[in-house]
Amino acid sequence: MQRERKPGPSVPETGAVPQSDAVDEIQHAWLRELPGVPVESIGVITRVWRTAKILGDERRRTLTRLGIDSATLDLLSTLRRAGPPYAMTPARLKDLCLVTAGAISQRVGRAEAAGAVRAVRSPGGRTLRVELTDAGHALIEGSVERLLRYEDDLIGHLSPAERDRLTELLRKLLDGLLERGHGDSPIGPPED
Amino acid sequence: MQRERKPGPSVPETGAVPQSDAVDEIQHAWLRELPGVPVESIGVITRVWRTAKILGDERRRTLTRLGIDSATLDLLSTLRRAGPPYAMTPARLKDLCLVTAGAISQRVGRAEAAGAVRAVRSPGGRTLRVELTDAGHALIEGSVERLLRYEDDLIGHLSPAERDRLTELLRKLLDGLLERGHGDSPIGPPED
DNA sequence: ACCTCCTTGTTTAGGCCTAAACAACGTCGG
DNA sequence: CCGACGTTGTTTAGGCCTAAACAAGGAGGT
Repeated sequence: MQRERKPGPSVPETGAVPQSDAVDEIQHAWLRELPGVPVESIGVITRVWRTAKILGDERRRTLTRLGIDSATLDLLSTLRRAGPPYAMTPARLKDLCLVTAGAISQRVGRAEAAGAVRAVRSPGGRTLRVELTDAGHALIEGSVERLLRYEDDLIGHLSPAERDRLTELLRKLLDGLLERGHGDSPIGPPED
Repeated sequence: MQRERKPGPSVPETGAVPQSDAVDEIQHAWLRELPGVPVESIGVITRVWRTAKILGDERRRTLTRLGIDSATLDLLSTLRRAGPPYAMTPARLKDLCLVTAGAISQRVGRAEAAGAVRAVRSPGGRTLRVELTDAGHALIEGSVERLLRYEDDLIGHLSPAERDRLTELLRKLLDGLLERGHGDSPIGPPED
């Protein structure tokens, strides 16, 4: 019983051996070319990667239409969802955004030039404080809402149960990677 | 030895319980700040992203030690696992590597300068043919083997059953994204 | 106070990528 | 035979990022 890729949802049973996709081919190719090396991780890692790439490309195009870029969205989102007073230091932003301090400096510089944030010296002139401006508020709220609705639709082909299961597995994978990799900065220090 | 945590405020009980992680917090934050917008996708998409980022950072550092970069690894891997004669056109490489034609031109240029590949004109001077050199062979084989062993270890905290389940869910997610997004180039043209 | 060490932020150099403009070559239909 | 087209590759401009060198400002021990 062979089937083609047809428009209608074919019968969803029979362990419908998911005909090998591009990633399976990569895995089989290495198994054939380099016998002996463990290729199992490819099934997970390469798929995570490609999925992230596609979602990223998709997001980039969507954001371009909305007049904002991925990096700025990340910065403004972090400030916005923190709730009032919608401000924090570059150091904290670095921990939450998962990028280097240099990247934060650049992001803030661009966002400031765009009028979305304002960088001010705290009393005494010590630590820096990056805060969302009214324009930044308007920009991020509209973008996030549209983006979330769009992305919710993007993964709409997964059933609620599948999404939950996937969420749990990814949570476990991520948690393990954080503990292992740099068991030093899992999230961030004080977390005040 | 280095400090584990700053002396003073005790750790905010990071139980081994799969309770709320950083991504859950982002999801809850948006739910609180922007009631009404669908936040479910965050559980999957943001986790895929962060997982990809960590795996990417990890891979980048590993490869730096091995003397090769991610982009070159991808290029040489694609040529190597294709099996003899370890050569193909830039157009085919573009489809398999999932990057733009411009990126392929640059990758080939760098790899050629490094002596890992050779770009030759097919008989008649028609299409271009990128082929792995002996040096390229040696480089990619050593790198792939070590990388795969390392990454297999990286996701070692997932049980075989969990990895399989995760693989299947990601396969489905990816498949749906490919059909939807650019229903144009799921894999590649002819596929001869 | 004084000196050392650490944390903050900025800056700079180098890398890789996408998008878009181009240059060349076949392919086809008239 | 010839012009419109689609492909193939390259080049260029612009963006964002990491790593690393720096510049300052505290926090503590002596």
